[in-house]
Parts: sequence; structure tokens; C-alpha cells
Amino acid sequence: MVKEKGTPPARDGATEQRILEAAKTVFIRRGTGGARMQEIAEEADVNQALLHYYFRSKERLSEAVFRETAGRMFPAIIQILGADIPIVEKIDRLVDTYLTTMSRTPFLPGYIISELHHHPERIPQLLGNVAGGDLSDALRPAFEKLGKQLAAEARAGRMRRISAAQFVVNLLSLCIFPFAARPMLRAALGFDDDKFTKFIEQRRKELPRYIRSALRP
Amino acid sequence: MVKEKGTPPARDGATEQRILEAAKTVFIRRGTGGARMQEIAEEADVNQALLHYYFRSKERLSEAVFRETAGRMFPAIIQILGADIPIVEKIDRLVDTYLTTMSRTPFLPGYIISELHHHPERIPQLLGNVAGGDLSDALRPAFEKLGKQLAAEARAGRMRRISAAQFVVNLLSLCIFPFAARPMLRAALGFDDDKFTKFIEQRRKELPRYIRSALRP
DNA sequence: CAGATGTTTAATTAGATAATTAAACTCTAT
DNA sequence: ATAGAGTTTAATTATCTAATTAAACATCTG
Repeated sequence: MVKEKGTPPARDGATEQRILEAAKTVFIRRGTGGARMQEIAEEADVNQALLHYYFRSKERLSEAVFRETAGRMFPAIIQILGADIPIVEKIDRLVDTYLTTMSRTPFLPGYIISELHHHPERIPQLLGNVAGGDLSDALRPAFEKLGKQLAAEARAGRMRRISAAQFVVNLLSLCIFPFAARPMLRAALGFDDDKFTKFIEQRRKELPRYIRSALRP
Repeated sequence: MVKEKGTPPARDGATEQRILEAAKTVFIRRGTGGARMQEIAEEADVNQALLHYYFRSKERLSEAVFRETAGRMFPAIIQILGADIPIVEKIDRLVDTYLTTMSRTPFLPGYIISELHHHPERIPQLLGNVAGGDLSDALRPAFEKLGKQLAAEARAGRMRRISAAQFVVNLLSLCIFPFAARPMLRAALGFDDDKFTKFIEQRRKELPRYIRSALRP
């Protein structure tokens, strides 16, 4: 798509959207600190001036990117955790959802971990615009429901006793960590793209059983 | 320790060591890109010129830090994996070793993941100076041993069938991820330092049983 | 057509920071 | 005492990059 001099407008938000997409790509690849506005402009096939025209500054652009990417991690889990379905099914769905999401954007975990590590002030943005306190209004009820469910299962002797927090962290660990640690797996196990994909597909099959089994009384 | 004008020499490697320690602190805190030589100098209670005197450039300094920190993650696991002890004991030791290590340097996982995400060219340094190929000379035999052990257990009906790779990744995920994702846990679960520590101590008790249980046939 | 909006080119400004250098001072070892 | 390593201060250079600006052009809408 070769552009000449002063090229056509796009009255819709097409250009802005293209810039945002390009910014996602570059920020995720390089991190907020390592990203260069120039590289984003090239990726969007647009010039630097236009970046500032749409998004005042690098800071704002990176915030927009963070909101759009990181902000999408929690809603999924909240919805499933709070659903009115058996624990076993929640496990299945969470594993499937996360492995699918991560497979599509395998650099996301590394990016988010990295950003939060270096810019802890962005932590609040993770949960959208939450009022105060520690637990989002959406997250709290989901956790409470899950906790009751787990307690009920334990009382009925169908499951080992475990807190909702440990349950969720175990699940997320098993699903997300392999992606975050992908470079390490490449080094340690020689996982190229192909081997890694197969490894993940294997996990998709095995993890639900692994987790269910771990929770047997 | 207030220093005046031209202060005493330290014929041993004390100053160099102090600089390296300071660099570790700052690089882990800020990441390679975000770190400033000035901040390192202050942290070491030394001036910038001396940084360059000992370590030619920022690049070299950051490499030294990466080698010293990241390079220490694998030896531990390799030693335990290759040891001549039952699987169950390996689980116990790995969990204990990792949770202890991580508790001491809780920012390490975030740092390593972050660095590798943005500087994949440093991946090889992870395994020290390995000849070629994908699997380190030290790692391969440990994995083979583990693989045979797992296969034997499965044949004897004492354990579910699982590959060495999946086994290890599961274990590392469960141990390391909570530290890497600490900022998220802070946001989602309201984990302040104290709650987080308790959460980890809980894991130290529960994880070995969780993992053993997951592997029951 | 006229004006607003989108877009480019090009040049400039301003700020941060890594790297370098020179000169001087302090101690230790010879 | 002197040489040399360690160390400081201070100033300078060289880059990089974000941000800004001005001027022109293109396209659509009214």
C-alpha cells in the first residue's frame, strides 16, 4: 500500500484503529520502555506526526494499549468463575478458554507481567474502573460463589478442601505460565514453534484431568 | 557511609562487587531498558565514572547481572531432577527449593520473564556456556532419568502416565507463576505483602500433596 | 466552490542519558 | 618517596528520541 503525498482521509476511525493495532504489536513486542514511536508509525504505515495527532503522547498511547490488552484478561475468568455450573465444568472451560486465548496472542502474558513489573502504578487499570478497595465489584461475588461451591464439594466428600484463591491461582499458573516462560522452554527443552504448539495441545487434553485428579479427596 | 573527596582504594574486589550488587537491584527493579546508570551509581554509593571504569558499558553490566541472576535458576532444578531419589521426594524438594528461592527474591521471575521477552537473544545465556543444540549437557541426562522414573511408576500402576516435560512445567508453573503474577494478585485478590506471604506459606504446605494427588492413577 | 478534516513532509526543539575525558586526590606497596 | 591502582569531581560530547510546528495537499461534505 504505497502512499503518495497527502493521501485520502478515512472519516471512520480506520486510521486511528490501525494505529492502535500497530501500537499493540510494537508495545507487546518491545515493552513500553523499548517501544519507539517511529516503529509504531512504520507498523501502521503512517507518519509520526499522525501518531501525536490522534494520541497526544506516547504515554497515552501506551495506556490505551494496556487497557485494551490487559483489561481483557479478567472479564473472561470472572464470567466463568461466577457461572452457575459445576466446578468440574468450570475447570474445563477455564483451561480451554485460556489456552485458546494465549495461543492466539502468545506474547501477551510476557507483556503484561513485564509491564506490571515495571509500572505497578498501572495495576488498577487491570480491573477496569473499580471503585475502591481490593476486590472488584465483579470479582468478589464470583469468588464468593466459587468458595461456597468448593466448600460444598468438600463437605460432600467429593473433593479435597481448598480455598478459592489457591484453586484459581493453581489453574491460572498451569495455563498461563508456559506462555510467559516460553523463552525458557525454548532454551531448556529446545521447543521451537512447532514443538511448543504440540506441547500446548497436549496440555489442553491433559490439564483438566490433572486438575480434577489433584482435587480428589 | 559518607564519602569525602578521593576515598581509599579497595584492593580486593569489594567495590566491583558492590557495583554488581547495586546493578542487580536496579536492573531487576527497572528492567534493562528502564535502568539508569546514575541510579546504579547512587545505589552503590559510587560515581558514574567508576561504573564505566569497572564495566565498560551499560550493556556489559546488564549482561553480567543477567548471567548472575538468571543463570542460577537452572542448576538447582537440574540437580534435583537428576538426583537418585524417588519422584515423590523430587516433588517435595523442588517445591521447597523454589518457594524458598522465590520468597527471597520475589522480583526475580518478573525480571527474567521480562528480559527474555524483550531480549530473546539472551536466551542462550540461561544455560551457561552450552556447546550447541537445544538441550544442555547437564539438562539432558537429568530429563532422561526423570522420564524413565515416570515411565516406571506408570508401568507399576503407581502413577498416571505423564511426560517429563509436562511434569516439570506443571511443577514450575505452580511454584513460580504466583511470584511473576504478584501484581495481578494484588489487584485481583487484594494481596498486600503480608497476605501474599501467608498465601505462599499455605502453598508450601499444600502443593506437594496437590501435585502427588494429581498424578495418582 | 468553500471549508473542515485527515494526512504528509520536513524541519526543529528540547530533554534525557550513555559515554568519555582530564585533572586531582588518596591510599598501599615497593 | 614514588609509582600505581582506586576513586572523585566536573565538564563535555554524542546520540537518541519524543514532541512540536508549519506548510502543503487531498478528499469529503455541505
